[in-house]
Amino acid sequence: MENLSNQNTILPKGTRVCNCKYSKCLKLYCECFAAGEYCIDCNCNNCCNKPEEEDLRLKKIQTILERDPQAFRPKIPVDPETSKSKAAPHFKGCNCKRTKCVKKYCECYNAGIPCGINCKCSHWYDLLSKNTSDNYSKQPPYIPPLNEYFKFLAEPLIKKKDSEEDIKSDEGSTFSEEIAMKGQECISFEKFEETLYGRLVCLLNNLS
DNA sequence: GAGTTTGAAACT
DNA sequence: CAGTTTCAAACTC
Repeated sequence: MENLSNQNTILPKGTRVCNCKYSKCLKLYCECFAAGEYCIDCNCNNCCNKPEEEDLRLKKIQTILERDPQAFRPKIPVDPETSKSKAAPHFKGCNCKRTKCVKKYCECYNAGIPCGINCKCSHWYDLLSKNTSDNYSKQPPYIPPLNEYFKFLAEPLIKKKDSEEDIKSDEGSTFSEEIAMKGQECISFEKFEETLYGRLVCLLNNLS
């Protein structure tokens, strides 16, 4: 997977090019600053991420480290032998809401690694995230079953899975059973079945 | 190339 | 610590 422009891929020093306009390249929004490098030949405005501004730069670094001592740690574990991102979980994980972790907005996808235990997209994970290690072997293209899409539509009506235990205990159960189990805590299965989404989900579940 | 969308980072 | 704002990159048209 090509990842030539993200901060987690090990790039030779000076080969990053940022385009920061308002951050003076002194916030983690700036790829160069986040990587602990000076801006060199970047397209940034009012850049303070350069040796001439070292005092200010160090102050900012200190402020950021006070807030989060791990702020400058690479987000993806690096293999010391290859100097490339390892296929290990993102340290913080992503928090994608809309892109199903298959666009470069997703830090995991962008780094070429599957979403993992640290990701907060995990409440969608079993239904929505297509950035799974399993799917790496299936791609391209991964086309979700239509039924999965309606599971997504039904999701707001059903209490979300709260823990890994819930997810484990659901393995092997049918989606109708899942709805029934979770419905006890939120809305009854009968009530859910009455909704438009519910009818569609049940219909499709029977067909698939 | 301009405008929009997205999610991390920063802020309140 | 949850909600909101800012920001730069990714994406679309």
